Amino acid sequence: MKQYVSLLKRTKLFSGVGDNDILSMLDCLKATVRHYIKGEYAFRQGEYIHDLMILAAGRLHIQKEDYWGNLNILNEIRPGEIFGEAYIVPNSGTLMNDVIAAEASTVLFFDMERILTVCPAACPFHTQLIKNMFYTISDKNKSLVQKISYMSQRSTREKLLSYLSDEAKRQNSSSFSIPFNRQQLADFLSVDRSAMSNELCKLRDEGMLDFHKSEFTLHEM
Amino acid sequence: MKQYVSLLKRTKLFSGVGDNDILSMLDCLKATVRHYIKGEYAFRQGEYIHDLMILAAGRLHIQKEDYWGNLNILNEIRPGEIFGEAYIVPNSGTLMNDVIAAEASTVLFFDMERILTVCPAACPFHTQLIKNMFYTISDKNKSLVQKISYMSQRSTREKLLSYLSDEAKRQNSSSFSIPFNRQQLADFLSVDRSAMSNELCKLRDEGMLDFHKSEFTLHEM
DNA sequence: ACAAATCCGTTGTTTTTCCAACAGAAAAGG
DNA sequence: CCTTTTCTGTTGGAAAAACAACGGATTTGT
Repeated sequence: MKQYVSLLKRTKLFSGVGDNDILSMLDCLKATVRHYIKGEYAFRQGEYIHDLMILAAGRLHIQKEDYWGNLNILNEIRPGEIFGEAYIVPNSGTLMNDVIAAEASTVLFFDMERILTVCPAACPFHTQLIKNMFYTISDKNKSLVQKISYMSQRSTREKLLSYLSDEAKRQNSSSFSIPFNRQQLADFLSVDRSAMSNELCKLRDEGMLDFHKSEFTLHEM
Repeated sequence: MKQYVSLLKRTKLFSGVGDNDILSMLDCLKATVRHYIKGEYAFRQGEYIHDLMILAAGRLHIQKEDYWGNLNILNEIRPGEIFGEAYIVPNSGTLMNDVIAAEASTVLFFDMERILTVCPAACPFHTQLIKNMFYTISDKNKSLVQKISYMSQRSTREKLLSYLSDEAKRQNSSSFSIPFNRQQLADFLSVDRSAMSNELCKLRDEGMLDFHKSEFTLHEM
């Protein structure tokens, strides 16, 4: 577990907690580790979830395939983000989506019950952990709302622009790289890939932006 | 405050907490109340949020108007649900959306800091509250993901069917009423109202469903 | 290094949505 | 009760997206 401490101390969930405290908390929370290779399913629709997971490294996609085989990437999990938190609620049923490793990934599992039940004697940082967890979930919540705001744009062009400009703002630079290939970006925005590709090239020809694979640069107009 | 106890005890946030304990907790959390008339803005984009809010009665819409004046209902808040939780994170900036009362509403405000900081001596039910709060947020998270799954459907027809069938499942009946008028439903699903109205009538003519104002009945095919 | 698979841009056709406009029905307000 | 406003369905034309198909470039795997 020791090897993950340096990773974890940079996550929102453990921010403000010292190295030694993280280590003892991992023990207190009965943390376990699993590795996934690229393309491997971490969870499938219909499974029961018992733990809170945090992505230590790699990239996960929360996705859903509907009756007609259309694939939709509902959300992307980046290192330091948690997932599974919605299924900890008692009687919340089974997982509604698939979780797949977009690249080789390392996932830490925590006993949820132990996070929420305070043990002041054993863990002086437990209160901090609870706050952090709350912050982390709130951030996730916010990112879901953001995704909704991209998707609520009516045209593919507007969806692209709202996503790309947000991403530029998030990465604090007009040049940035996105964690999607074209098909994944299309799935994320719920549009057709070829139409989106077309629109991207139009935007480039109009001088709004430039791109090279997954590297984008937005231009002032 | 006493008058809200019977309401609150039925909410997820206070479930499992006795009447007297709720009352003392409201005091501990420095709860305050505000009423909004139909159409009134509870918050506007750009404001700072300091409290966690819970909707005691009525109905709120989280909505966003873009540069071009398109209105999008990002989410609907029903009684017992919380909101504002994403803006409690330190340095999370200002509210990105408007919050408007879709009908006369009553909102309770709680001091967020006091919720997350455990006071075992004063409030024996504080641990329970933290759990409940976590559950509540998780539920909200889930409903956001659900909304994303509606919006990710490619056609207006599929958006309608996925939303309506989920709503039927949620209300546990093939006959149910939805909390939207046509324009609001169109905004919620991010489609054009007239096209959606058209599609609804087609679905009715094909025998898939019936409706009367906001009352819908889905038919087996 | 080579074969296979994937990724990406491009194009033309079909389908769907958007938009504007209107009229009847229903609701709200005085 | 009457007027005004909102709500809903309906339409036709304009615009956009979806879809299918293809070739070249790149990547992957062996």
